[in-house]
Amino acid sequence: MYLQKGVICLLDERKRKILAAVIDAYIVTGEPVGSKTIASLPDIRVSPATIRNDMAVLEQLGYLEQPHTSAGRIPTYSGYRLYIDELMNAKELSDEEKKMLDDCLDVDAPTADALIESASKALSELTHCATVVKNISPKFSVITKVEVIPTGKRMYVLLMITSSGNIRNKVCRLEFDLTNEQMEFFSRYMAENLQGVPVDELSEEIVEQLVAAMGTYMVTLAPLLKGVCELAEGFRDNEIKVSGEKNLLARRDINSGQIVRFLENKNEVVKNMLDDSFGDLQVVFSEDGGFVIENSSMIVSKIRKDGEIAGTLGVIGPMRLDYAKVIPYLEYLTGRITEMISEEDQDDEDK
Amino acid sequence: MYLQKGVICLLDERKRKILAAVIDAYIVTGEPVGSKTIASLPDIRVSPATIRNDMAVLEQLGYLEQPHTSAGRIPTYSGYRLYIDELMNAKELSDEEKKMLDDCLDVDAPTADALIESASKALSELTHCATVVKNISPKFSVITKVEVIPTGKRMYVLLMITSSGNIRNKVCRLEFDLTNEQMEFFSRYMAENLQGVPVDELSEEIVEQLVAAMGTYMVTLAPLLKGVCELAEGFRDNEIKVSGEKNLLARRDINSGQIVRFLENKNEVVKNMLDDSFGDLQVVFSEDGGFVIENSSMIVSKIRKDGEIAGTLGVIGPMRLDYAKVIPYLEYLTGRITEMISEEDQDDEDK
DNA sequence: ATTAGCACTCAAAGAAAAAGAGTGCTAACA
DNA sequence: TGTTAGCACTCTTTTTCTTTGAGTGCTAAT
Repeated sequence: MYLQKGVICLLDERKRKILAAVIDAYIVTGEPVGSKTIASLPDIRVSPATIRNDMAVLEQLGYLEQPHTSAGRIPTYSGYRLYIDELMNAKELSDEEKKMLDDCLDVDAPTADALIESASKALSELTHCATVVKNISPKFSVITKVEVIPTGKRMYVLLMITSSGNIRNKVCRLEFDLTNEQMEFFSRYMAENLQGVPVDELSEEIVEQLVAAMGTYMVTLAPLLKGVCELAEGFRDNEIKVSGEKNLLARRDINSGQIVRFLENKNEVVKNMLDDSFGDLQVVFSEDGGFVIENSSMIVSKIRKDGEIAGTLGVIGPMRLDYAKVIPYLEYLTGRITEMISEEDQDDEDK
Repeated sequence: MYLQKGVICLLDERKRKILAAVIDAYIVTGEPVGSKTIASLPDIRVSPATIRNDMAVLEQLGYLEQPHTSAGRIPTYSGYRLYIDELMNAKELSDEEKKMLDDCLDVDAPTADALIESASKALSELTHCATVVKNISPKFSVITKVEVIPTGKRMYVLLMITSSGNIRNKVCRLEFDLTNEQMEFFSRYMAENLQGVPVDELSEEIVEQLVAAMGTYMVTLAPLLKGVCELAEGFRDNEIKVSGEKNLLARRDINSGQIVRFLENKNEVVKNMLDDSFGDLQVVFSEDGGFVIENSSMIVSKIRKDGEIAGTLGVIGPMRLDYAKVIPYLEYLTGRITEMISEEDQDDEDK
């Protein structure tokens, strides 16, 4: 488009068409694509020789490459990039598809995180890829409740509930049984000091300060506070979840060792790669540094709540992924989720 | 041993030694073992020719086989069986090893299930295999507490605690907010009707009966009871856990597709295979029916509490597993756990 | 600007040959 | 009688060489 104006137009319409056709074919077959194959396509009306000339140009420009002299062409990373940005025709979703995707979403999910995860599961089945979810709700949610429930000799269950509806519990074994007074004090102390505290701000330091300020109760209750701290940590660690890894394992073009290594430190890897400053849709290739799995790409799309990023849903698949199908799916799902978690608020407000 | 008495002794000491040596070598290398290799072993003082003769006999007896005429021998299933039952010299654990294994156990684990799982994790790292845990605590544990905690508009957290110390929670979204009276009724009703009920007996039928008997509260509280039912289901579904699958994925002699298929219905598969009537240690080979992963074996050892089976810990690995190392590890760990969960009881009693 | 024609390249597939590991058998030996 | 050296034989694995075929780049004609 804009290329035709300012810059000398290196890519005329036909070359763009050919590049798109090559990538389309490569995505389907996984084999290098030759000039004959392209020439046989219905809407290409030039001879193989012409296509060869164009492909040579496309190679010089860095969009295609040859595995070896006598093979067809395969896309380079920049080829894919151009394809995704400008060339592919992302199919508009039909009404049936939209309905099908809607049905995948668990409308009864109690929390936004659970809703997103239902989308993740569905998406991994639909695309035969792995999917990744980044729940950044820890950044949003504050502690709404901390409860202690006695459950046996010197055993207590700690329960933490956050504003986003997430719940975690933990069993603490104490040295002594708590008196009613102690339990009441603890509940009150928690309500006064932790209610409203953002989950990811609950550091060990804060806990230590709280412990220090507890006076006579310090000794008995310190272990409980430690438990509270661990609970909060649990929320934070839970940020990134990958599902459908098995879909990747089944593929021959992806090294299973690398998948294992990726899963082992997915948190770090994914965290490094998800750049909040980017647009709402981001496509990362394995060359882009840090991404352990060779020959793969990751497409992520952001979910917003009140304008702020409330989560990320993504697909991890092979480089030769059916972008024209997956990207609309992903965008539709994140769009719907964004709508739904806003609706919810209205729902609550209009009451 | 006993073979030498009643039955004509088909396997003299030397043949047993040779069989053991072949299997030892095969476990290490994974390659067919030839007569030369065995002859070069320090405590074998006969020539390759003699060994060849013996190996031919061992093959006729079904303990060894040849992949093809000009290859060495590999063990058959019966070969492995004999090896495990009689031939291998299971190394006694040294004090350091015992200490190391002790350190792997999470002594602070709040529940027996958590303790067993800590062993499972450690074991999978030590053996570079997958491990499997069957928590049959659902059969043992009864419901000790069901709590409802309001946590926002029409949102309630259900909390279920069992006698074995396991806890699960679930968020329920109701159509209406509950009155204090309703909440109190529910708590009382739960305490009266569910306390002491074994987790795996809480069927939908029982819940329906309870709902029917609730009278005026029926409509409002039915969803909560449904939630309770799902919580109990959660305990049951949680029976079998596999960890360290990645260790198997890394192996070239095990088909990763089969691993995926196994993981998909591990519950069924493992349940079918663990035969409670067996002795405390059980070694299952992939030929033994039902076990989807070819060329693998599973060693399981039972954990007891007051004589009854309270859990199962097992290792899933390749056929050519270092049984002489893994079996003592497994037996020691399950032994220690059995001790520990009994100790705990004394601990509680002497109070 | 496009295309037919053709020589050229290079991976992949196939065929043939060589190497090597291990066996079974026979005959000699203690 | 049990053990062993020797040797021919088998069958996989590795290597080397050849063939095939897809696909290219270039040239000259349209």
